[in-house]
Amino acid sequence: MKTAAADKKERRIFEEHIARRGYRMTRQRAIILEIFLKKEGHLSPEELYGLVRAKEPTVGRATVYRMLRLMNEADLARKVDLGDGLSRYEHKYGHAHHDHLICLRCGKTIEVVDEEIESLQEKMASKHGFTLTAHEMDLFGLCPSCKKKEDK
Amino acid sequence: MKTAAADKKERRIFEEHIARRGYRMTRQRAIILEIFLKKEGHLSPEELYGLVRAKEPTVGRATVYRMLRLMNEADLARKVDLGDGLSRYEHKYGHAHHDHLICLRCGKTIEVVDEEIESLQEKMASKHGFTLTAHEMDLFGLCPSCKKKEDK
DNA sequence: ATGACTGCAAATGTTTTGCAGGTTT
DNA sequence: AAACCTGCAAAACATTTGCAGTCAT
Repeated sequence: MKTAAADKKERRIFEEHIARRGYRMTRQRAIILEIFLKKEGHLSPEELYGLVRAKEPTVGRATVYRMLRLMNEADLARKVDLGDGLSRYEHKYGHAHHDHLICLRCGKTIEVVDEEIESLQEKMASKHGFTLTAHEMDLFGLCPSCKKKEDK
Repeated sequence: MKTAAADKKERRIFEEHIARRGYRMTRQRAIILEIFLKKEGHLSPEELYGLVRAKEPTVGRATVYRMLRLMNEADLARKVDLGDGLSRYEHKYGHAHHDHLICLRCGKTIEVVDEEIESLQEKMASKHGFTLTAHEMDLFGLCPSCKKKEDK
C-alpha cells in the first residue's frame, strides 16, 4: 500500500539525488516521478509515456527515457525483465529485495521473498568464490485462476 | 564437455522436429546448427551470425534468426537474459535446469544448480497456488579474479 | 549569463517481414 | 506444381543522441 507520505519521501530522495549531481528539478520530471510513484507494478517505458501523455501531452518520449535513467540512478526504479520482451521498471525504494511469480497466461505478477532461498544463493555464490551484488529470480507458470481454466 | 556423439543426437532431434512440421533440412540450417552446438556458452544472434559468416559468408542474418526460433521450438536452444542488454541463447538439450552466476566486470558466467533452491521455489510457488513451468535465476556479482583486482 | 533541460527528429541497434528467385519433394 | 527456403532490403520496434530553443539557478 502506497501512501502520500511515502511518495513525498521518494520525491525528496530524487531531489537530493539530482541536487548532488548539479541537475535540476523541472515540471516534466515532477510529473513523470509522480505518475511513476503512483503506479505500482511493472511499467514499460511506453506505458509510462502513455500515462504521462494523458496528463501532459507535450512531454516527449525521450524525456521519459531520460527520467527512467535518473530514477534508476537514484535507486527509485529498477529495471527488470519479465520475459515478455519489453523492458520494465518497478519501484525500488522500500522494495529492497524480491523475486517474481509470473503467470504466463494472464501476466499477473506476484512479488515474493524467501529468506532461505536468499541465503542459499549467497552460499552457492561463495562456493564459487563469487561476491554477489544483485540477483534476479523469476518463476514462470500459471496462476490459480488460469490453472483452473486450463483444466477445463 | 561436448562430444561428437551428443551433437549427432541433437542434430537428430532437430531433424525430427522439422520433419514433424513439414519443414526441410537445408545446407544453411545444418551449418548454423553445427556451429551453435559446437559453441558452448551464451551466444547472441550477432555472435552466431559472425561465426556462421566466417564459415559461410553467404548466409543471411535473417536465416540465423529464423534458425534460432526453430532451435528454440525444438528445445535445443533457450533464450536467456544475462543483463547485458543483448538476447542470448544457450544449449537446452541435456542442460535441463540451471541458474547463472554472472561476473559484472568480466562477463564470465558459471552454470549452477542447487536442488534445495529448486524445491524451495516449488514450495513458494505452490504456497501462492502457482503451477511452475519454468524459471530463471541469475546471480550477479564479482568472480574471484575480478574481486581480487577490485581489492587492490 | 550559464549550463541544464526540453521536444523533436534523426540515428542506432535489434529483430521481423515482404518479396523475388531458388530448391526440395 | 506446390510448398518451403534463401538472401536481401525494407519495415518495425525500442532506445539513444544531436540540436536549436527554453528554462532554472
